[in-house]
Amino acid sequence: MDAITNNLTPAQADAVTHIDGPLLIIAGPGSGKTRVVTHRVAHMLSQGVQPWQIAALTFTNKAADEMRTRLERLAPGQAVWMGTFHRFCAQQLRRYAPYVGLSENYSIYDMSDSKSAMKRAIQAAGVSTSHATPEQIASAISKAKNRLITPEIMQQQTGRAGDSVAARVYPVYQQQLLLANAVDFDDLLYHFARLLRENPEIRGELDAKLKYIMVDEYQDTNLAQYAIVRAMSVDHPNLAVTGDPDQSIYGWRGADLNNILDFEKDYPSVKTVRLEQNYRSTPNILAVADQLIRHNRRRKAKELYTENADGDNVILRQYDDGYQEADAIADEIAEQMMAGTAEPRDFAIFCRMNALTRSLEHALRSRGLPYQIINGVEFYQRKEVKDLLAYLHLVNNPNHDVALQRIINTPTRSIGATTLGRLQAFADAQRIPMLEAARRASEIDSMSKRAQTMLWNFVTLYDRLRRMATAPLEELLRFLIEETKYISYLERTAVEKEDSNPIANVDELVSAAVEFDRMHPDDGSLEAFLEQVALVSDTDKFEDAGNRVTLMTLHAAKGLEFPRVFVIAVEDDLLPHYRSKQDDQQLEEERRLLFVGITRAQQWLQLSYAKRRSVRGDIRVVIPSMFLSELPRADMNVIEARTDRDFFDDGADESYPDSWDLVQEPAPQDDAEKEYTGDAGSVIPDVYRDPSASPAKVKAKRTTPTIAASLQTASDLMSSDRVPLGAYREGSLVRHPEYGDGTITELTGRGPKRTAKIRFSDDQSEQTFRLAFAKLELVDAESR
DNA sequence: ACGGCTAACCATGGA
DNA sequence: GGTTAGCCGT
Repeated sequence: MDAITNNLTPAQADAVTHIDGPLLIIAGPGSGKTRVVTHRVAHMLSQGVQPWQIAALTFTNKAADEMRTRLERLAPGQAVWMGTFHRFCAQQLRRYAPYVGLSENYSIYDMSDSKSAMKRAIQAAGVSTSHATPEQIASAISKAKNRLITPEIMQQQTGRAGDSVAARVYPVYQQQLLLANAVDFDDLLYHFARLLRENPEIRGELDAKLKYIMVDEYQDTNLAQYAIVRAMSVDHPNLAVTGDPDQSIYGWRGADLNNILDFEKDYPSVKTVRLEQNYRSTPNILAVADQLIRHNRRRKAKELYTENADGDNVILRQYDDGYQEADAIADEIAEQMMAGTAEPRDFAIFCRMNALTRSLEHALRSRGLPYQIINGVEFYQRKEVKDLLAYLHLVNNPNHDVALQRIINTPTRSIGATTLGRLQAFADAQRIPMLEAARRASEIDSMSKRAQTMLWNFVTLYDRLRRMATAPLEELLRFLIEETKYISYLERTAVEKEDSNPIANVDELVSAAVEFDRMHPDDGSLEAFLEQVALVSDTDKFEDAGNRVTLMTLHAAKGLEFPRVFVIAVEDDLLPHYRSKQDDQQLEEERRLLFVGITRAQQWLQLSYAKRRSVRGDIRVVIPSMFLSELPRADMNVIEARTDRDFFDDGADESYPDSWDLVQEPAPQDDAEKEYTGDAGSVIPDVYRDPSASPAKVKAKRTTPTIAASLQTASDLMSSDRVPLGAYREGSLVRHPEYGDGTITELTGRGPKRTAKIRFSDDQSEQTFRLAFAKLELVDAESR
C-alpha cells in the first residue's frame, strides 16, 4: 500500500485511492497520467478487487503495453486486461459473432481491404461516382457507423446529396461484408455497440463481470465507443476516464469532444481530479504551448505549470525552402551529437503529413545519421506482405473475397480481369463467396474452358493450403510460399529499388510467424495471428528500434516524449491543413495538434517554416501558419532565413500593423475583395475576429516583419491590379496569351484557390487555371 | 483474352 | 513519389 500511494501529489493520490464510482481525470500533458492510472490499478488490486474485474481501454497498443509494463512492476503477475478499444471489441465479437450475423472466424478488413470492398459495393449499388468519390462515400459511411447509424436509418434521413449516394451504398457494402464474414475497423465498434444495445442479458453480464472499466484518452472517443463504455457501466458505474480536451486530435475519425466535456453531466456523482503539474517540459516550452492553446474556445481551461528548471528558449525558425530546412535540421542534430550533448534517440522530428518526411530522410541519410520513420502504414502494407497475408486470410476464412481477388492471380496464373469479372458477376448473382463461385466455374456459361481450368487449378491449390490451416503458423506460411512459388515470382517481377527488399520482407513475415508460434504455443491460431496483425500499427513498436532519430506525424506523436523536438513546416495549408481551415472546430483541432507536438518536448524545441516549399514538383510561396502569430515571441528565439531577403522585397520593410490590416480589412469594393476576405478569414486567428478575446492580441503584435511580409505578398498576389476574381462567372469569355479565347465552363474553390475550367474555342481543349495566377483577360462579347 | 507497361493523376491524419 | 487506368504487344 505504501509503495503504491507514497510519493504522490495530493491530486494524484486523490485519483489513485478512488475505487468505486465514476472518476474523471483531466490530465494535462506530461502530468504523470500513466503513473496515476497504473498506481490506481495496483491500489485497487491491493484492496481486494480481482484482476479480471478490471479492463483498461486504450487507443494504441503502445499505450496499453506501457501500462502493462508499469503495472507489472507495481503488482507482478496480475492479469488485468489492457488493450485497445478495437482489440477489446474484436475479442468480444469472437464470442458473440452469431448475434451480429458473423461466424467466429470472421476477418478484419484493413483500410485497403475496405477500400476495395467499397469499390465493389459502389458498383453493385449502381451509383455514379461523378458527384461523390469513393473516398467521400466511404467517409460518410464510416461517420455513420461511428455514430451507430444503421443503413436503414441513414436511408430514412434525407441528407445532403453526397450522403444520399452513401446511403444507397451503405446497405450493399454492409451486406457484402457479412457475406464475406468480415468487418471493417468501424464495424468492430459498431457491431459490438449494437450487440450490447440489443442484448440486455449480454450487456448485464459484461457490466457485472467488468466492474471497473478505465478509458485512456477519453477525449478521442466517438459515439460508438461512448455507447460501449456506458453500456458496461450501468449497474456498476465505476468508470474511470482520463483525458485532456486540449489533446483531442481525432475528430476526423468521429471522436466527439463532448464525451469528455459532458462527462460530469453523464455521471453527476463523478469525482473530478485535475492533474495540472507538468513533469516533462521546461517552463519555456510549456509557456509556448499554453499561449497557443488559449486561442481555443472549446476546452476546459487549465493552468499548466511546472517546477522544472528553466531551459533554452523555444526557437521559431524560418528557412528558405524545405530542402534548407531538412539540411539545417540534420546539421543541427549532427552538431549536437558531436558536442556530446545528445544522442540520436533524443531527437524527434514531427510533421503534419507523411509526405514531408522525405527531404528529412534524405538529409539524415546523406549524413549517416541513424533514423526511423514511424509510418502508420508500413510493413503490413507492402505488396509482398499483403499477398502472403491474403493467402492466410483466405485459408482462415474462405469467404474473404478481398483476399481472393488479391491472390487469385498472384503469382500470375492466367486469371485475368475478364475471368475475374465473370466470376464476380456469378458470385453476386448467386449471392455466394467468390471462392465458392470458382468451385462452380463449370456452371458459368460465359466462362471459357481455359479459364475454367485455371480456376480449377487455383481451387486445388487452395484446398492443399487449407489442409494446413491448423498447423503451426510458420509451417503453414513456409508451405504456402513453397506451393505458390512465391519467391521465384518475386524474383521475376520485383524491381530492384534502393530501399526495398521484397524477399527480406517475406523473411520478416516468417520471423513474425515464428515469434507468434513461440508466444502462443497452445492457444496459437491462424485467426489470432491475423487479428493481431490487423490491429497493430507500426506506431506501436517504434521503441525497440534502437538509438535513432525519430520522424513521425504529429498524430503519431501523441503520448510520447522526447528531449529534443523539431516541428517542421508550420505553414498555412499544412498546419492548419487546408481542408480544416473552413471550419472552426476543425481549425481548433489543428491547433491542438500543434499543442500536442509542442508538449512532447522535454528540454528543447524548434518550430520551423520555410519561405517556399515544393509541393508535388512545383514550388509554392509559403504563408506561415496563423498559429505562429499566436505564440509568445518575446520569450522565444526568432530566427529568420539568412539569404533571400529580397524575395519578399516589396513587403520586407512594412511594419506589422499595416500588413495585418491588409489581410484583415481589405477595402471591400468589389466582389473579388469580398470573396477573398471570406477566405482570408480563416487565416486570421479567432481573437482578431472577436475583440473580447484579448490575451493573444498583444502577443501577436510581435509578429516579425517577415511573416507580415509574406502575408502581404499573398494578398498582393490576390488583389493588386488584377481583374477582381468575382468578375469571373461561368460562361464568361476570357483570353489567354497562349491558348487564345475561351469560355469558363466551371468555377471552383475560393480565394487564392479560385479555379476556372476553360474551354478554348480554337481546339475545344479544356484547361484549368488558378484565377489568382493565370494570365487571363476578361473579354466582352463585342471585342472578339 | 491476358499481362506488362506507360502515362496520367493524385495526396492529411490512421486503429 | 505512388497508384491506377488504359494501351499495346503477345
